[in-house]
Amino acid sequence: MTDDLLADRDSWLTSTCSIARALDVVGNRTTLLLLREASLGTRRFDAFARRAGVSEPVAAARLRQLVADGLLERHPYREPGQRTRDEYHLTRKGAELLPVLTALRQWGDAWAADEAGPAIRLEHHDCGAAVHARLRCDAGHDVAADEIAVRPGPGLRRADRNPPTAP
Amino acid sequence: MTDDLLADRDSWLTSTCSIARALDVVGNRTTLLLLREASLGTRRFDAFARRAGVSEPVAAARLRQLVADGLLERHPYREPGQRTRDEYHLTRKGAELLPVLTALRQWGDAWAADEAGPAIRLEHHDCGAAVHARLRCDAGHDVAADEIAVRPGPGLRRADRNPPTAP
DNA sequence: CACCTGGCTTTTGTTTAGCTAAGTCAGGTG
DNA sequence: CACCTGACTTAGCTAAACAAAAGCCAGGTG
Repeated sequence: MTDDLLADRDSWLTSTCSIARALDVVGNRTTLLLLREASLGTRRFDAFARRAGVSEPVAAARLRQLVADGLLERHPYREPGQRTRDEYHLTRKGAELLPVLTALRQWGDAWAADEAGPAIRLEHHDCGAAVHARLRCDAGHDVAADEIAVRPGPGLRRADRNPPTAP
Repeated sequence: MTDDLLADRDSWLTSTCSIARALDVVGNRTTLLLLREASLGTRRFDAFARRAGVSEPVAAARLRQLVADGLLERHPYREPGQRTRDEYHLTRKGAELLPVLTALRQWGDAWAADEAGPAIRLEHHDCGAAVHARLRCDAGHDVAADEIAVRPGPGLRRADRNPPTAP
């Protein structure tokens, strides 16, 4: 019947997809590289540009956009004998992209690594064990790719592509 | 001392970063949207293009690249009374991007959602509980963003930017 | 008060990503 | 055998994403 939204994937609105909306914010390479730097503790403009390997104009534009989008905050600080500067640091909204960055790095380590192995290793501050991005269900089980079922959520709406009367 | 790689982030080679290498493969919007479709079960060319909301030329180019990169495989199939076609399906390499897609969707649900809530919900096939991307250490602890320490890995090499003698 | 440094902005140009519209081609159907 | 359909390709274009090089400005130092 027509309410079978899952079987009728064509009727889904692309605009409803959270992945697409996330990509509107972090959907380009340099943004993710700058967020990587922020997550590793980089704070200052020139360090962002140099470490992420992007040109200064691009770094300036992306950082401005990241602040506008609320992923980074600027706030002034002062080193002794230096003038006041602004540093950029992650907001909660930005920090919550860490699973995305970690999952990307993990995949890169597994499938696009150089011979020498991973360049950096994240470890749990408390116990020293390596940190990974994992899929897990709220009941606490580890979930493999083929153990996942897709269900419609409350935000799912159908595209209204067909007029009420037949042509 | 000069061996303090972690304190001297500038000396890290950007090219060594697995995130950057992962982004070389999946660093654009349409690629991720097509992989989203593949993970939701889309198999055929026109469905990929329509559901991901990308034009046919772009869909063709990206799908070809994804096959070349080993994230998708084409293989022929035949519906009764139809001619033989190729369908695209995820390889292991492609399927292991699921944590990336899930983390992106999760972030979008949390920070860029529309009012109605998430459009789709992943649940664990066995128990019906919602599936999320989580950071966890190998000792089994859930790890928050501020509980992570960064350590150099075996693949970390320094950029040789300074000549052996001072200027 | 001349100079330096960090943090940008401006300019110019190239590359990549994307679209629309139209065309091609193989194979199955009437 | 003419026609249709699915799966693309080709052609032509716009817009966004980058880079390199140079300039600008505020404030602190000598």
